[in-house]
Amino acid sequence: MTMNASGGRRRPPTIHDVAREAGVSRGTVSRVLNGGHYVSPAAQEAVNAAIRRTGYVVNRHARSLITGRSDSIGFLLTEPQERFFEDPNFNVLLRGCTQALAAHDIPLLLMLAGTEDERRRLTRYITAGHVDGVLLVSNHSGDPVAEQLREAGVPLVACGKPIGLGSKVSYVAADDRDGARDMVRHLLSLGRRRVGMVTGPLDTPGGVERLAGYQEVLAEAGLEFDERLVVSGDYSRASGEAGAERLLAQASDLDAVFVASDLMAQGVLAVLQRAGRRVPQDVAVGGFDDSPAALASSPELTTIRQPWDRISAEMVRVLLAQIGGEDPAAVILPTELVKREST
Amino acid sequence: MTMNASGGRRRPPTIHDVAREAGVSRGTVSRVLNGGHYVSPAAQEAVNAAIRRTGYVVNRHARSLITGRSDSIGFLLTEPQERFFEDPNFNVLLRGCTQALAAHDIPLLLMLAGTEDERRRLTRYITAGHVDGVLLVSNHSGDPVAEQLREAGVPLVACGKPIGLGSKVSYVAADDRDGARDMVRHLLSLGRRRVGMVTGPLDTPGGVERLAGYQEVLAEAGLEFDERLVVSGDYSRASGEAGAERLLAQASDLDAVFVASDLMAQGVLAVLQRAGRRVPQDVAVGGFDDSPAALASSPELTTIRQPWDRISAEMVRVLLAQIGGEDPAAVILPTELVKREST
DNA sequence: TTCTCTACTGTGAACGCTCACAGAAGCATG
DNA sequence: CATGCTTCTGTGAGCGTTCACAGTAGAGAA
Repeated sequence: MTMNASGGRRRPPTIHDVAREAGVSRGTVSRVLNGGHYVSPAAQEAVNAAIRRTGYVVNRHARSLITGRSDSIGFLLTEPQERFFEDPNFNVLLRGCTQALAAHDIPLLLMLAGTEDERRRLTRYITAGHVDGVLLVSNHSGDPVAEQLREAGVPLVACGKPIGLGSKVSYVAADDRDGARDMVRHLLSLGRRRVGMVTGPLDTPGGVERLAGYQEVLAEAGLEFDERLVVSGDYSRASGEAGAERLLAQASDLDAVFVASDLMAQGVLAVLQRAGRRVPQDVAVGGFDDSPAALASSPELTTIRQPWDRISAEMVRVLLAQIGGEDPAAVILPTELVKREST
Repeated sequence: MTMNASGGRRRPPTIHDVAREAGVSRGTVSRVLNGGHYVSPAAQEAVNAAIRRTGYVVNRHARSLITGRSDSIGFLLTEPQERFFEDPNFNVLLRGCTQALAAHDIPLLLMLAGTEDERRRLTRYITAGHVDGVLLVSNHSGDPVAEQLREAGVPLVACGKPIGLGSKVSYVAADDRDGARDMVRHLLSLGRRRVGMVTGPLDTPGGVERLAGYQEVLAEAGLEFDERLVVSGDYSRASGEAGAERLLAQASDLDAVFVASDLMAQGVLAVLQRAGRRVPQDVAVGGFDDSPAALASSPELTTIRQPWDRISAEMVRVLLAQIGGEDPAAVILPTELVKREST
């Protein structure tokens, strides 16, 4: 039983204590702390030793007060939270961002803006300068929070291309169009010629891009665009089922379907099998996301994997660069075709 | 195009600006900000109006510098992260804590201590006083981080009963023992008399408590404890399969199994079905956790639901109370039996 | 010698807030 | 009329840093 085990928190050592211990001035200690320029090797060493001996840790509040930086970053989710927290990709993203920031000794503040109240509160918090920048997860077209932050000049990096925010906002996204191209090329390479598509919502960039990739490859291959082969969904399983039913009605001769999400693809599989079509023999099915749904389906889904681990790392890199004064940037990362049983 | 859309962040108004605007002194503004005691209604109103007009938001760094509080809380995960981020219960917990803290205007810092380096870094960060308290997710017996934090007198609330940390650490946990009792009573109420169990790891409180509940109910019912009916696992699906095989070999006459996790229960179901036992007709199976695995199994698992939403709320409540000077507390919350197809 | 330049070090001020204290005003009590 | 009490208000100090500036010491050039 030591004395301080009884709950009392001792006042931690300050830069003053370190200076005294090392026999130098506050200024010198501060310089060592901030990169060690214009400090003699001897002083450098003395200060480092004193820091080790005293267990000194910089008081970030005092530092922030004068620098105006907070040395912390907000991770802001403005979408309904349930959907995202259940999404394993979101979890990879959150974890990746936290770790990438940790490497720079920057804490991540988790900000959930579900209700209007919380949105207001967090907007004020952020624009008051309590974080240096924001990692934004939002698919709202014209998200008011994002818009306000942009206006206030808060460094911002979105996950996925934001709609209607002009070019002032950085973003990191997977190459939806190229992923779609890969998948459709794959389906064509299997000899399929009547390739249908269930798109995502066409007011999201992902939805638009995936459709564009599909159309491009068909055009490349000299196949005429048949609008009966294309129906739209909203990424949900139910909309996949509805889409598949419409496709079967409009174009019953189809021999492949590219579905813009794995969840919808599950619905498509169910409808096709109910209709007596064998997958992949009669109809090949390709999904998008490489979500757990892809592995849980039977047959297991061929799908497009988005590089979520790299996305988080890039988001952090771009945000820190922007805080450092660089211009907003857009980063598009390549996707990967994962072949499984459904094609 | 407004001027400040071009990226320049204006210096935010300070307490000084508010005081001037309201025609009072800094002290009065500060008093209004901190509860409004000893402030005349007139001054109160003038200050609030000035705050609204100027868009003032308190500078937390300046406040923290003098109060010694940081008004922020760390959410610390010292376990391997993959396992937890994939666990939907963990997500509910993280979300719940964030929201409960948001209601008090307290930001949550996400801290992932996967490697030894990160553990050291975060320990220093926390003990330096950069957070007022820590919400801890850790099942390590004798977690060194938790031990150090406790020694340093950092307010700490663990999720689940921590092992080997003495009574100085608060915790919030589901009533594992009572949950187990409910499940075993339920199995007995179905007329089953040869009830087996696959336990969790017996170096965790959860593992021990669930086994204890099982034994208690059997004793109550006047059934003799048969050690051949009990095997241990580690919560993984694979260990559930292994456990079921051992059970079938040791006690092939069993007519029910209580499995200490849903994931293990999935393994048990698979083995039972492979061995030609019908569930629930021949053998009833009960799980624990109410994870998605419970719904994904066929038949769907009867299981014990832990109140994760309440756990997060209680963790925050207890932590804030402790920061406010109250003694460490242990909170045990009731579980719920969810009946499905497997019993 | 004197001046300039570079490498380094110490010092006071300031960041924006809270806290302790002093004091004023109003009212009741001796 | 003094005294005490309560309610309210303003002021100065200080929290632990960084930053700008002034200053020192030594080397090299004029």
